[in-house]
Amino acid sequence: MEASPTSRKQLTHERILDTAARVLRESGFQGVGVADIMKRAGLTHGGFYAHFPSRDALLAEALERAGQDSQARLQRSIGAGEKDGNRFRALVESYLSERHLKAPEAGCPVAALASEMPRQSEAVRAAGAARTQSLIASVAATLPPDQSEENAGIVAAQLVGALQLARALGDNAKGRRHLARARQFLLDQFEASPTNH
Amino acid sequence: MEASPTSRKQLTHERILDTAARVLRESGFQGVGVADIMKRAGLTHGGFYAHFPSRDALLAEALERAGQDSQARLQRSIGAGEKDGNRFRALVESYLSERHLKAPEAGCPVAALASEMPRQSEAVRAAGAARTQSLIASVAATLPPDQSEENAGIVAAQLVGALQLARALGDNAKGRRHLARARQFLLDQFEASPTNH
DNA sequence: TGTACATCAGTGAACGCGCGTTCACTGATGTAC
DNA sequence: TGTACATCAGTGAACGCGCGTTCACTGATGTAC
Repeated sequence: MEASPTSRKQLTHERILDTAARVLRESGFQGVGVADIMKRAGLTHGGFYAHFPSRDALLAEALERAGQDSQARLQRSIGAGEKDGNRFRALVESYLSERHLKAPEAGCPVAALASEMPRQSEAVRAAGAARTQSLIASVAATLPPDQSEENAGIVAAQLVGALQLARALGDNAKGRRHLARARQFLLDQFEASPTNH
Repeated sequence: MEASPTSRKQLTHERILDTAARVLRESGFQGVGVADIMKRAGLTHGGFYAHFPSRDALLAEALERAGQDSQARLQRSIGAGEKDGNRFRALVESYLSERHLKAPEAGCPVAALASEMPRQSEAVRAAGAARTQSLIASVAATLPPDQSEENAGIVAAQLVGALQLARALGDNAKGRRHLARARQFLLDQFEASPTNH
């Protein structure tokens, strides 16, 4: 019988996946190398194929994992905004934070990888499309009640576009100013009138 | 004396560059291979280094070329909107067109490559930042007169984000619907009241 | 106008290297009795 | 509780391949006289 529902092999599998999910967002799809990931996970490259049928399968799984990871972080930030009754503000300020700007490896994979997605394999593109829809759904669930859910896609596009342009402008005053303006715009445009209590 | 101000070598150089500028947008940075580009330009790979000091130098030049090319296309669309006095509408409808959705190789390199830019060499990132600023400047020059130029970065982020999400959602009804909503939002939000005459 | 030579754009073989993938093997963990 | 065997996770060498880069060479174009 196996030692536990999470066997040693499963633990290793998770470790590889977490490693790949970080490297993926930091270095992009082609930055994920089988040997490198295994080494970072404390293993040798030969064992890889006992865990994944191919590098491409790893990419698809790692993208999914990165999405779950970043969504959980985002939900924690939104939850923290609960007490002053402004979940939407918390979403915007978290997604367009300087922290997110500077740490793509722990952030949203859509922002980190969107322009590369159309060039990936079918399996990876499917995971990317699913993650993109999840992001839009998260936004929809956080929009102020007076906003149509139709606007969720617009807001998601603004979040992703603003972060990417800030990163493309460089990690400097220009990027940060761009980010601050986008924050301000989204709050002005979509936030319910503040209910300070 | 050389045959003309644009010598044979210069013509070849341009041909390589145009080829690379297309492939770059279609296949991404790592999709640009020296041998492949030279072959597509009707040459053999050995001659490459008589034109560029390195592959990386080609990437930087090709990115710049792609930007010029797509900006010229965009300006033509904006110019075409001149006659009914709505340059901004022409910009939005061109950038968020289904044509642009489906043909990244002839489109805006910021939309095609933004998430990869932070991972490129210094020279390529500089070209990317410059192109991003040019895009924002183009938007600023096209905003309706009642709009603050401060909004140019916001609109640019929306354009880039909306196109990328549409592409990430797949070349299907979802992507097209997303695109149509983003068009509508930008026109509703930023367009001057129409001056139909 | 014609011939001899120099320049120059492009050719194609070769290099070193990194990568995804395969596979025979090892050592540790678990099972049977 | 102890021993013999089976299973299984991980090892590390090897493979084939594609890529960026170098370089000696070729054939065409242009120059000198």
